[in-house]
Amino acid sequence: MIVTMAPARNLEESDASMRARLVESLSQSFPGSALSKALHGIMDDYDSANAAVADDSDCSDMLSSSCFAELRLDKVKIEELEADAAEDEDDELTSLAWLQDADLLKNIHTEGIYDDADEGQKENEFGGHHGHAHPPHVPYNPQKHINSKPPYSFSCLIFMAIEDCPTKRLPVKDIYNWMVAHFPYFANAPTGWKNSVRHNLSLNKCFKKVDKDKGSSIGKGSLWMIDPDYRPNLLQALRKTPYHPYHQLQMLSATSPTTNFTMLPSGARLFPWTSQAGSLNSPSPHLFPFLSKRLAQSKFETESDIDVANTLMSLKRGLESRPALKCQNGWPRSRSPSPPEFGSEQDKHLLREKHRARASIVCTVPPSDDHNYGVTEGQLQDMQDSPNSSIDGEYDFGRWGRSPSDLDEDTCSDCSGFDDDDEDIDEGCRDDRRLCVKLPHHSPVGKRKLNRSPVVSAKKMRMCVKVEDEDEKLKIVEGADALLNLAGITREPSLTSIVPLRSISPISPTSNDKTNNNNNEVKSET
DNA sequence: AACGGGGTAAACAGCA
DNA sequence: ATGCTGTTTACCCCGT
Repeated sequence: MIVTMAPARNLEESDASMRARLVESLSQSFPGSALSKALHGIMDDYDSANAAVADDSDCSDMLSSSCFAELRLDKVKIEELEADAAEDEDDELTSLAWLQDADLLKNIHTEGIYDDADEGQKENEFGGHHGHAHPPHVPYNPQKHINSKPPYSFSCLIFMAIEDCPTKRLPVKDIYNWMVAHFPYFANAPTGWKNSVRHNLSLNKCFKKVDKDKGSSIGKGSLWMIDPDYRPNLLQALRKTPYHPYHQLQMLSATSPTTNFTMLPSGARLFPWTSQAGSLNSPSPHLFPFLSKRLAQSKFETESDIDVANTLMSLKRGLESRPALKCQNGWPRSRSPSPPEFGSEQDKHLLREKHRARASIVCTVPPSDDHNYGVTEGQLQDMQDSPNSSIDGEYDFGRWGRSPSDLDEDTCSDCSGFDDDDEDIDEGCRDDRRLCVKLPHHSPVGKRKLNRSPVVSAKKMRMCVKVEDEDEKLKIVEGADALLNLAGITREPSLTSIVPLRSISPISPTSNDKTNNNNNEVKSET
């Protein structure tokens, strides 16, 4: 039975039991992990007579060892945000209605999480046949449900693989290996999944091929990395996935008595954050061992927060005072010698800010409201001098583990030191970096003939959006507002939008893949 | 019903 | 020659 609308008292009870179930579920999925300990700590805190101000420092400490800290909010900022939002939310704190609205409870059942004892039965019932999708109401354990297709899209899987690599760039083969190591399902899956991975890498703009120098020899193929400007979208997509711990934690925190969310003037809600939730933005160290370690060393991602806030501030100023940008239809993406000029440096900066703001907007809506992690053309950018939105700076460029068990342990002096501009990797080192997982090779057998006209790679071109209509600017300002609120930045009156804001709409993928881009390009060529 | 996202299969070129 | 990688197209399924 799904938790549904109920009187307030019953809601409270359901709320508590649901939290308990989620904690239990997560603990089972990641036994002994810092995440598990922290969750129980939180539950203890919660049960201890609703302390006036929950001191979550212990939880923070434990959870700070998990990744995605960059999405965490500084506790101080959260408190400010709470204060700001308090006026709007009083009546809604005790209600789960917004969760219903956001559809976040759709996978929570009062029947509880089944345990290992009946897991086999359930497995047969729901995922017994290889390749079946994982049943929606069963917590997914990649090591247990080896016959169930992981409930993550290929994009998310690739993202996780690359993010889990210290160098944040992987050859496709290592992506295969990571997937096999972390999701044993793929070890015995039909080999088409590799094709899907490659297909995704090529088609999805979120992934960027690192051109290798002629001098470098990393074997066949190129390294793949996450396009920093699309990273928020991938994070959003990852958070959306039903069984990512972060997803469950969001639900957990959302039902906490300290839950609060910011009401936008439009009535749209920002995703709720609590002081607990702030520290709970933590996915599994199991999936991100390297990130877990690295981020445990940094208390907060304040720099990136401030950076985003600053740029959004300037964005708001700019968009509220400037006429629409005019720009050309497109320019070659990164590593091109120079993009065509479309205006002053200020215009370029503005466009970047606009893009970043829109990329960030997706983080402010409930995951279930956003079904696109692709981006609009408005999220285009020039890659040349775009500030790095990822946490590269946090990283040692050490060696990725040679096996799943030592992914985060040793570093390789041969590999260390190559960065965004240095793609050279010693051949021997490269070979050594690879996991020893051999999979059957899939050979194409079909004889389909394609009558293809020569086309220039879509990845070579990016379309520049025209910021011509007021709606577009409005959306951007809304997004800036939303993120500023989320970051706990108080708006100055002078910056307050004059016009009534409408609800934030998730990014719409007008041109969501490279194929579409390619089509645009072909059209523009003709 | 239309549309878009995601997955899969396949063809093919290029490279090691 | 072979296998791997990368790109592209086509099709299907599913949810909205």
